[in-house]
Amino acid sequence: MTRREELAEGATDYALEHGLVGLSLRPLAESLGTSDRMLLYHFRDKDDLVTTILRTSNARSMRDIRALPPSTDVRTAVLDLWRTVSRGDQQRCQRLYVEAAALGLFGREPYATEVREANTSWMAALADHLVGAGMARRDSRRAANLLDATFVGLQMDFPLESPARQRRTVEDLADAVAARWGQPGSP
Amino acid sequence: MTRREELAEGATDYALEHGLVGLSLRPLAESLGTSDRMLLYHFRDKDDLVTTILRTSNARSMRDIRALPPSTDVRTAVLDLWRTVSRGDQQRCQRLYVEAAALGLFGREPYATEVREANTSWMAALADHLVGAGMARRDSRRAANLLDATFVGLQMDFPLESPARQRRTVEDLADAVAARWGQPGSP
DNA sequence: TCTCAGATGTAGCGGTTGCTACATCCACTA
DNA sequence: TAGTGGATGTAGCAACCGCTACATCTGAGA
Repeated sequence: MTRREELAEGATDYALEHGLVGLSLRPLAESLGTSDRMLLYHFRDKDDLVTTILRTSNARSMRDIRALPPSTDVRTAVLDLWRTVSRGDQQRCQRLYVEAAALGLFGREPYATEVREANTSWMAALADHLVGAGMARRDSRRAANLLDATFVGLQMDFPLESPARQRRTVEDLADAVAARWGQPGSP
Repeated sequence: MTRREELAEGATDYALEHGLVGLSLRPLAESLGTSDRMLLYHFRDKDDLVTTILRTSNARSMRDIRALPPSTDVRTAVLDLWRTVSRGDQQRCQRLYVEAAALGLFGREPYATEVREANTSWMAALADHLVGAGMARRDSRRAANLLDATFVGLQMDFPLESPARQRRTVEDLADAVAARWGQPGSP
Protein backbone atom coordinates (compact mmCIF):
# COMPACT_ATOMS: atom_id res chain seq x y z
CA MET A 1 0.00 0.00 0.00
CA THR A 2 1.43 3.33 -1.08
CA ARG A 3 1.87 6.17 1.36
CA ARG A 4 -0.94 8.03 -0.35
CA GLU A 5 -3.30 5.10 0.20
CA GLU A 6 -2.28 4.83 3.84
CA LEU A 7 -3.00 8.49 4.33
CA ALA A 8 -6.31 8.15 2.50
CA GLU A 9 -7.42 5.38 4.84
CA GLY A 10 -6.35 7.30 7.92
CA ALA A 11 -7.95 10.52 6.70
CA THR A 12 -11.19 8.65 6.04
CA ASP A 13 -11.18 7.28 9.60
CA TYR A 14 -10.58 10.78 10.88
CA ALA A 15 -13.35 12.30 8.77
CA LEU A 16 -15.82 9.59 9.79
CA GLU A 17 -14.97 10.41 13.39
CA HIS A 18 -14.78 14.21 13.31
CA GLY A 19 -16.96 15.11 10.36
CA LEU A 20 -16.26 16.85 7.10
CA VAL A 21 -17.51 20.36 7.74
CA GLY A 22 -14.80 21.72 9.99
CA LEU A 23 -12.15 19.49 8.47
CA SER A 24 -8.82 21.25 8.65
CA LEU A 25 -5.50 20.05 7.32
CA ARG A 26 -3.34 20.74 10.37
CA PRO A 27 -5.30 18.84 13.04
CA LEU A 28 -5.92 16.01 10.57
CA ALA A 29 -2.23 15.80 9.74
CA GLU A 30 -1.24 15.82 13.39
CA SER A 31 -3.65 12.99 14.12
CA LEU A 32 -2.07 11.03 11.26
CA GLY A 33 1.43 11.68 12.53
CA THR A 34 2.40 13.87 9.62
CA SER A 35 2.13 17.50 8.57
CA ASP A 36 -0.23 19.52 6.44
CA ARG A 37 2.75 20.02 4.19
CA MET A 38 2.88 16.29 3.48
CA LEU A 39 -0.86 15.97 2.94
CA LEU A 40 -0.58 18.56 0.22
CA TYR A 41 2.40 16.71 -1.15
CA HIS A 42 0.49 13.46 -1.58
CA PHE A 43 -2.82 15.12 -2.55
CA ARG A 44 -2.99 17.88 -5.10
CA ASP A 45 -5.05 20.11 -2.81
CA LYS A 46 -7.76 19.85 -0.19
CA ASP A 47 -10.41 19.09 -2.78
CA ASP A 48 -8.41 16.12 -3.97
CA LEU A 49 -8.14 14.86 -0.40
CA VAL A 50 -11.85 15.28 0.31
CA THR A 51 -12.80 13.54 -2.91
CA THR A 52 -10.58 10.64 -1.93
CA ILE A 53 -12.13 10.49 1.54
CA LEU A 54 -15.62 10.38 0.07
CA ARG A 55 -14.62 7.65 -2.37
CA THR A 56 -12.94 5.56 0.32
CA SER A 57 -15.84 5.88 2.71
CA ASN A 58 -18.29 4.93 0.00
CA ALA A 59 -16.28 1.87 -0.96
CA ARG A 60 -16.41 0.63 2.63
CA SER A 61 -20.14 1.24 2.74
CA MET A 62 -20.74 -0.76 -0.42
CA ARG A 63 -18.67 -3.63 0.94
CA ASP A 64 -20.89 -3.77 4.03
CA ILE A 65 -24.18 -3.77 2.19
CA ARG A 66 -23.04 -6.41 -0.28
CA ALA A 67 -21.94 -8.65 2.59
CA LEU A 68 -25.47 -8.81 3.99
CA PRO A 69 -26.78 -12.41 3.73
CA PRO A 70 -30.06 -12.89 1.83
CA SER A 71 -33.35 -12.30 3.65
CA THR A 72 -36.24 -14.78 3.71
CA ASP A 73 -38.95 -12.37 2.53
CA VAL A 74 -39.45 -8.78 1.51
CA ARG A 75 -40.60 -7.50 4.88
CA THR A 76 -37.61 -9.04 6.57
CA ALA A 77 -35.37 -7.69 3.85
CA VAL A 78 -36.42 -4.13 4.64
CA LEU A 79 -35.76 -4.64 8.33
CA ASP A 80 -32.42 -6.31 7.64
CA LEU A 81 -31.37 -3.52 5.32
CA TRP A 82 -32.30 -0.93 7.90
CA ARG A 83 -30.40 -2.78 10.59
CA THR A 84 -27.32 -2.76 8.39
CA VAL A 85 -27.72 0.82 7.28
CA SER A 86 -28.28 2.15 10.79
CA ARG A 87 -25.21 0.47 12.23
CA GLY A 88 -22.56 2.81 13.55
CA ASP A 89 -20.14 2.64 10.65
CA GLN A 90 -22.80 3.03 8.01
CA GLN A 91 -24.42 5.82 9.95
CA ARG A 92 -21.17 7.74 10.08
CA CYS A 93 -20.67 7.17 6.37
CA GLN A 94 -24.15 8.52 5.79
CA ARG A 95 -23.26 11.54 7.87
CA LEU A 96 -20.28 12.22 5.63
CA TYR A 97 -22.64 12.14 2.69
CA VAL A 98 -24.97 14.64 4.35
CA GLU A 99 -22.11 16.95 5.21
CA ALA A 100 -20.80 16.80 1.67
CA ALA A 101 -24.26 17.75 0.45
CA ALA A 102 -24.45 20.57 2.98
CA LEU A 103 -21.09 21.87 1.80
CA GLY A 104 -22.56 22.09 -1.67
CA LEU A 105 -19.97 19.71 -3.09
CA PHE A 106 -22.46 17.72 -5.12
CA GLY A 107 -23.15 20.64 -7.41
CA ARG A 108 -19.50 20.85 -8.48
CA GLU A 109 -17.15 18.55 -10.27
CA PRO A 110 -15.55 16.20 -9.63
CA TYR A 111 -17.96 15.39 -6.81
CA ALA A 112 -21.11 15.46 -8.92
CA THR A 113 -20.38 12.56 -11.27
CA GLU A 114 -18.63 10.69 -8.48
CA VAL A 115 -21.72 10.85 -6.30
CA ARG A 116 -24.04 10.02 -9.14
CA GLU A 117 -22.16 6.82 -9.81
CA ALA A 118 -21.99 5.94 -6.13
CA ASN A 119 -25.72 6.47 -5.81
CA THR A 120 -26.43 4.27 -8.81
CA SER A 121 -24.46 1.33 -7.50
CA TRP A 122 -25.90 1.84 -4.03
CA MET A 123 -29.42 1.70 -5.41
CA ALA A 124 -28.50 -1.42 -7.38
CA ALA A 125 -27.24 -3.09 -4.21
CA LEU A 126 -30.51 -2.35 -2.41
CA ALA A 127 -32.54 -3.63 -5.35
CA ASP A 128 -30.45 -6.81 -5.58
CA HIS A 129 -31.08 -7.58 -1.95
CA LEU A 130 -34.81 -7.14 -2.44
CA VAL A 131 -34.74 -9.44 -5.45
CA GLY A 132 -32.86 -11.99 -3.35
CA ALA A 133 -35.77 -11.84 -0.91
CA GLY A 134 -38.32 -12.63 -3.57
CA MET A 135 -39.28 -9.29 -5.06
CA ALA A 136 -39.77 -8.98 -8.79
CA ARG A 137 -36.85 -7.35 -10.58
CA ARG A 138 -39.00 -4.68 -12.15
CA ASP A 139 -40.45 -3.69 -8.78
CA SER A 140 -37.13 -3.69 -6.97
CA ARG A 141 -35.88 -0.48 -8.57
CA ARG A 142 -38.83 1.55 -7.43
CA ALA A 143 -38.82 -0.04 -4.01
CA ALA A 144 -35.12 0.67 -3.64
CA ASN A 145 -35.74 4.34 -4.36
CA LEU A 146 -38.42 4.53 -1.71
CA LEU A 147 -36.34 2.63 0.80
CA ASP A 148 -33.26 4.71 0.25
CA ALA A 149 -35.11 7.99 0.61
CA THR A 150 -36.82 6.91 3.80
CA PHE A 151 -33.62 5.55 5.31
CA VAL A 152 -31.80 8.78 4.61
CA GLY A 153 -34.60 10.79 6.10
CA LEU A 154 -34.79 8.59 9.17
CA GLN A 155 -31.12 9.01 9.86
CA MET A 156 -31.42 12.75 9.43
CA ASP A 157 -34.46 13.31 11.55
CA PHE A 158 -34.28 11.00 14.49
CA PRO A 159 -30.84 11.02 15.99
CA LEU A 160 -32.30 12.80 18.99
CA GLU A 161 -35.79 11.30 18.86
CA SER A 162 -37.06 8.22 20.61
CA PRO A 163 -35.69 4.97 19.18
CA ALA A 164 -39.12 3.43 19.65
CA ARG A 165 -40.67 5.85 17.21
CA GLN A 166 -37.88 5.23 14.77
CA ARG A 167 -38.40 1.45 14.99
CA ARG A 168 -42.14 1.82 14.48
CA THR A 169 -41.59 3.96 11.41
CA VAL A 170 -39.27 1.38 9.90
CA GLU A 171 -41.81 -1.36 10.59
CA ASP A 172 -44.51 0.70 8.93
CA LEU A 173 -42.24 1.12 5.94
CA ALA A 174 -41.53 -2.61 5.84
CA ASP A 175 -45.25 -3.42 5.99
CA ALA A 176 -46.06 -0.92 3.29
CA VAL A 177 -43.32 -2.15 0.96
CA ALA A 178 -44.15 -5.81 1.57
CA ALA A 179 -47.84 -5.16 0.95
CA ARG A 180 -47.17 -3.38 -2.29
CA TRP A 181 -44.34 -5.42 -3.77
CA GLY A 182 -44.19 -8.53 -1.63
CA GLN A 183 -45.16 -11.21 -4.16
CA PRO A 184 -43.82 -11.19 -7.69
CA GLY A 185 -46.55 -10.26 -10.14
CA SER A 186 -48.67 -8.19 -7.74
CA PRO A 187 -50.03 -4.88 -9.18
CA MET B 1 -40.54 46.23 13.56
CA THR B 2 -37.39 46.74 15.56
CA ARG B 3 -34.02 46.97 13.85
CA ARG B 4 -33.13 43.57 15.23
CA GLU B 5 -36.20 42.02 13.64
CA GLU B 6 -35.46 43.71 10.33
CA LEU B 7 -31.94 42.34 10.39
CA ALA B 8 -33.24 38.90 11.36
CA GLU B 9 -35.57 38.83 8.35
CA GLY B 10 -32.84 40.01 6.01
CA ALA B 11 -30.31 37.58 7.43
CA THR B 12 -32.79 34.74 6.99
CA ASP B 13 -33.30 35.67 3.35
CA TYR B 14 -29.56 35.74 2.90
CA ALA B 15 -29.05 32.38 4.60
CA LEU B 16 -31.82 30.77 2.57
CA GLU B 17 -30.08 32.06 -0.52
CA HIS B 18 -26.42 31.42 0.29
CA GLY B 19 -26.59 28.61 2.82
CA LEU B 20 -25.53 28.33 6.42
CA VAL B 21 -22.22 26.52 6.19
CA GLY B 22 -19.96 29.23 4.88
CA LEU B 23 -22.01 31.96 6.48
CA SER B 24 -19.72 34.84 7.39
CA LEU B 25 -20.61 38.04 9.15
CA ARG B 26 -18.89 40.49 6.87
CA PRO B 27 -20.45 39.51 3.51
CA LEU B 28 -23.82 39.07 5.19
CA ALA B 29 -23.60 42.50 6.77
CA GLU B 30 -22.58 44.10 3.50
CA SER B 31 -25.54 42.50 1.73
CA LEU B 32 -27.80 43.93 4.44
CA GLY B 33 -26.31 47.40 4.10
CA THR B 34 -24.71 47.35 7.52
CA SER B 35 -21.50 46.12 9.14
CA ASP B 36 -20.45 43.04 11.06
CA ARG B 37 -19.95 45.41 13.94
CA MET B 38 -23.68 46.20 13.97
CA LEU B 39 -24.75 42.57 13.60
CA LEU B 40 -22.84 41.80 16.76
CA TYR B 41 -24.40 44.83 18.37
CA HIS B 42 -27.95 43.60 17.77
CA PHE B 43 -27.14 39.90 18.28
CA ARG B 44 -25.10 38.68 21.22
CA ASP B 45 -22.80 36.64 19.00
CA LYS B 46 -22.89 34.57 15.83
CA ASP B 47 -24.64 31.71 17.59
CA ASP B 48 -27.43 34.05 18.60
CA LEU B 49 -27.80 35.21 15.02
CA VAL B 50 -27.85 31.68 13.59
CA THR B 51 -30.42 30.57 16.14
CA THR B 52 -32.60 33.48 15.13
CA ILE B 53 -32.21 32.65 11.46
CA LEU B 54 -33.23 29.05 12.07
CA ARG B 55 -36.23 30.14 14.11
CA THR B 56 -37.35 32.68 11.52
CA SER B 57 -36.98 30.24 8.66
CA ASN B 58 -38.92 27.61 10.53
CA ALA B 59 -41.75 30.00 11.32
CA ARG B 60 -42.14 30.79 7.63
CA SER B 61 -42.15 27.09 6.81
CA MET B 62 -44.87 26.35 9.34
CA ARG B 63 -46.98 29.19 7.98
CA ASP B 64 -46.81 27.65 4.49
CA ILE B 65 -47.76 24.14 5.51
CA ARG B 66 -50.66 25.34 7.65
CA ALA B 67 -51.99 27.39 4.75
CA LEU B 68 -52.43 24.28 2.58
CA PRO B 69 -56.16 23.73 1.86
CA PRO B 70 -57.60 20.31 2.88
CA SER B 71 -57.17 17.37 0.50
CA THR B 72 -60.01 15.12 -0.65
CA ASP B 73 -58.44 11.81 0.35
CA VAL B 74 -55.29 10.38 1.86
CA ARG B 75 -53.48 9.63 -1.37
CA THR B 76 -54.11 13.13 -2.62
CA ALA B 77 -53.04 14.49 0.74
CA VAL B 78 -49.61 12.90 0.41
CA LEU B 79 -49.18 14.31 -3.09
CA ASP B 80 -50.39 17.74 -1.98
CA LEU B 81 -48.04 17.75 0.99
CA TRP B 82 -45.14 16.79 -1.22
CA ARG B 83 -46.00 19.51 -3.69
CA THR B 84 -45.95 22.04 -0.90
CA VAL B 85 -42.83 20.70 0.73
CA SER B 86 -40.86 20.53 -2.51
CA ARG B 87 -41.64 24.09 -3.51
CA GLY B 88 -38.66 26.37 -3.77
CA ASP B 89 -39.06 28.22 -0.49
CA GLN B 90 -39.71 25.11 1.53
CA GLN B 91 -36.87 23.34 -0.16
CA ARG B 92 -34.46 26.07 0.79
CA CYS B 93 -35.75 25.99 4.33
CA GLN B 94 -35.15 22.26 4.37
CA ARG B 95 -31.63 22.85 3.14
CA LEU B 96 -30.98 25.16 6.05
CA TYR B 97 -32.12 22.38 8.33
CA VAL B 98 -29.74 19.92 6.70
CA GLU B 99 -26.85 22.34 6.94
CA ALA B 100 -27.56 22.99 10.59
CA ALA B 101 -27.52 19.24 11.18
CA ALA B 102 -24.27 18.92 9.26
CA LEU B 103 -22.73 21.67 11.36
CA GLY B 104 -23.55 19.58 14.41
CA LEU B 105 -25.72 22.31 15.87
CA PHE B 106 -28.51 19.97 16.89
CA GLY B 107 -26.34 18.28 19.46
CA ARG B 108 -25.75 21.53 21.36
CA GLU B 109 -27.98 23.96 23.13
CA PRO B 110 -29.83 26.08 22.47
CA TYR B 111 -30.38 24.47 19.09
CA ALA B 112 -31.32 21.05 20.43
CA THR B 113 -34.51 21.94 22.28
CA GLU B 114 -35.37 24.52 19.66
CA VAL B 115 -35.26 21.92 16.92
CA ARG B 116 -37.08 19.33 18.96
CA GLU B 117 -39.99 21.70 19.43
CA ALA B 118 -39.96 22.70 15.78
CA ASN B 119 -40.01 19.06 14.74
CA THR B 120 -42.91 18.29 17.05
CA SER B 121 -45.11 21.05 15.69
CA TRP B 122 -44.07 20.18 12.15
CA MET B 123 -45.12 16.56 12.66
CA ALA B 124 -48.40 17.75 14.16
CA ALA B 125 -49.07 19.89 11.10
CA LEU B 126 -48.49 16.91 8.79
CA ALA B 127 -50.73 14.69 10.92
CA ASP B 128 -53.48 17.32 11.02
CA HIS B 129 -53.50 17.53 7.27
CA LEU B 130 -53.83 13.77 6.98
CA VAL B 131 -56.71 13.76 9.45
CA GLY B 132 -58.35 16.47 7.40
CA ALA B 133 -58.15 14.11 4.44
CA GLY B 134 -59.95 11.33 6.26
CA MET B 135 -57.23 9.43 8.10
CA ALA B 136 -57.85 8.22 11.62
CA ARG B 137 -56.23 10.35 14.28
CA ARG B 138 -54.35 7.45 15.82
CA ASP B 139 -52.86 6.47 12.45
CA SER B 140 -51.93 9.97 11.46
CA ARG B 141 -48.99 10.23 13.86
CA ARG B 142 -47.25 7.18 12.47
CA ALA B 143 -48.03 8.15 8.90
CA ALA B 144 -46.65 11.62 9.51
CA ASN B 145 -43.38 10.13 10.73
CA LEU B 146 -43.05 7.99 7.63
CA LEU B 147 -43.98 10.85 5.35
CA ASP B 148 -41.59 13.28 6.94
CA ALA B 149 -38.67 10.88 6.80
CA THR B 150 -39.28 10.05 3.15
CA PHE B 151 -39.72 13.68 2.18
CA VAL B 152 -36.48 14.62 3.85
CA GLY B 153 -34.66 11.78 2.17
CA LEU B 154 -36.12 12.61 -1.21
CA GLN B 155 -34.94 16.20 -0.99
CA MET B 156 -31.50 15.05 0.05
CA ASP B 157 -31.00 12.41 -2.60
CA PHE B 158 -32.55 13.62 -5.75
CA PRO B 159 -31.61 17.21 -6.41
CA LEU B 160 -29.47 15.95 -9.28
CA GLU B 161 -31.51 12.91 -10.23
CA SER B 162 -34.29 12.66 -12.78
CA PRO B 163 -37.51 14.39 -11.71
CA ALA B 164 -39.45 11.47 -13.19
CA ARG B 165 -37.93 9.03 -10.75
CA GLN B 166 -38.62 11.41 -7.90
CA ARG B 167 -42.27 11.72 -8.91
CA ARG B 168 -42.65 7.96 -9.20
CA THR B 169 -41.20 7.48 -5.73
CA VAL B 170 -43.63 9.97 -4.27
CA GLU B 171 -46.53 8.21 -5.99
CA ASP B 172 -45.36 4.90 -4.61
CA LEU B 173 -45.25 6.44 -1.18
CA ALA B 174 -48.73 7.89 -1.61
CA ASP B 175 -50.09 4.52 -2.72
CA ALA B 176 -48.45 2.70 0.14
CA VAL B 177 -49.69 5.17 2.75
CA ALA B 178 -53.19 5.26 1.31
CA ALA B 179 -53.33 1.46 1.21
CA ARG B 180 -52.22 1.11 4.79
CA TRP B 181 -54.04 4.01 6.44
CA GLY B 182 -56.54 5.17 3.85
CA GLN B 183 -59.83 4.36 5.57
CA PRO B 184 -60.42 4.99 9.28
CA GLY B 185 -60.52 1.71 11.17
CA SER B 186 -58.31 -0.31 8.81
CA PRO B 187 -55.72 -2.55 10.55
C1' DT C 1 -28.88 74.55 25.53
C1' DC C 2 -26.65 70.96 27.95
C1' DT C 3 -26.43 66.06 28.92
C1' DC C 4 -26.38 61.47 28.36
C1' DA C 5 -27.49 57.00 26.46
C1' DG C 6 -28.02 54.35 22.44
C1' DA C 7 -26.43 53.68 17.65
C1' DT C 8 -22.68 53.58 14.39
C1' DG C 9 -17.87 53.91 12.20
C1' DT C 10 -12.81 52.87 12.39
C1' DA C 11 -9.33 50.11 13.26
C1' DG C 12 -7.37 46.21 14.65
C1' DC C 13 -6.35 41.93 17.56
C1' DG C 14 -5.32 37.11 17.88
C1' DG C 15 -6.21 33.06 15.66
C1' DT C 16 -6.91 29.80 11.80
C1' DT C 17 -7.14 28.71 7.03
C1' DG C 18 -5.14 26.56 2.53
C1' DC C 19 -1.11 26.73 0.43
C1' DT C 20 3.94 27.59 -0.89
C1' DA C 21 9.06 28.83 -1.16
C1' DC C 22 13.13 26.96 0.23
C1' DA C 23 16.42 24.07 2.27
C1' DT C 24 17.50 19.56 3.70
C1' DC C 25 17.85 14.65 4.03
C1' DC C 26 18.10 9.99 2.27
C1' DA C 27 18.36 6.15 -0.81
C1' DC C 28 19.78 4.67 -5.00
C1' DT C 29 22.40 4.70 -9.50
C1' DA C 30 26.19 5.72 -12.77
C1' DT D 1 32.13 8.75 -5.00
C1' DA D 2 29.45 12.06 -7.17
C1' DG D 3 25.05 13.04 -8.38
C1' DT D 4 20.08 12.92 -8.70
C1' DG D 5 15.30 12.80 -7.61
C1' DG D 6 11.76 11.92 -4.31
C1' DA D 7 10.38 12.69 0.52
C1' DT D 8 10.26 15.73 4.46
C1' DG D 9 10.93 19.76 7.84
C1' DT D 10 10.85 24.90 8.63
C1' DA D 11 8.94 29.00 8.11
C1' DG D 12 5.80 31.98 6.54
C1' DC D 13 2.40 34.41 3.35
C1' DA D 14 -1.99 36.47 2.40
C1' DA D 15 -6.63 36.06 3.37
C1' DC D 16 -10.26 35.44 6.32
C1' DC D 17 -12.56 34.58 10.74
C1' DG D 18 -15.33 36.18 15.10
C1' DC D 19 -15.02 39.63 18.04
C1' DT D 20 -13.72 44.05 20.57
C1' DA D 21 -11.72 48.67 22.15
C1' DC D 22 -12.48 53.15 21.33
C1' DA D 23 -14.04 57.32 19.29
C1' DT D 24 -17.85 59.56 17.22
C1' DC D 25 -22.37 60.85 16.09
C1' DT D 26 -27.33 61.62 16.94
C1' DG D 27 -31.48 62.62 19.02
C1' DA D 28 -34.49 62.99 23.00
C1' DG D 29 -35.21 64.70 27.77
C1' DA D 30 -33.95 68.09 31.61
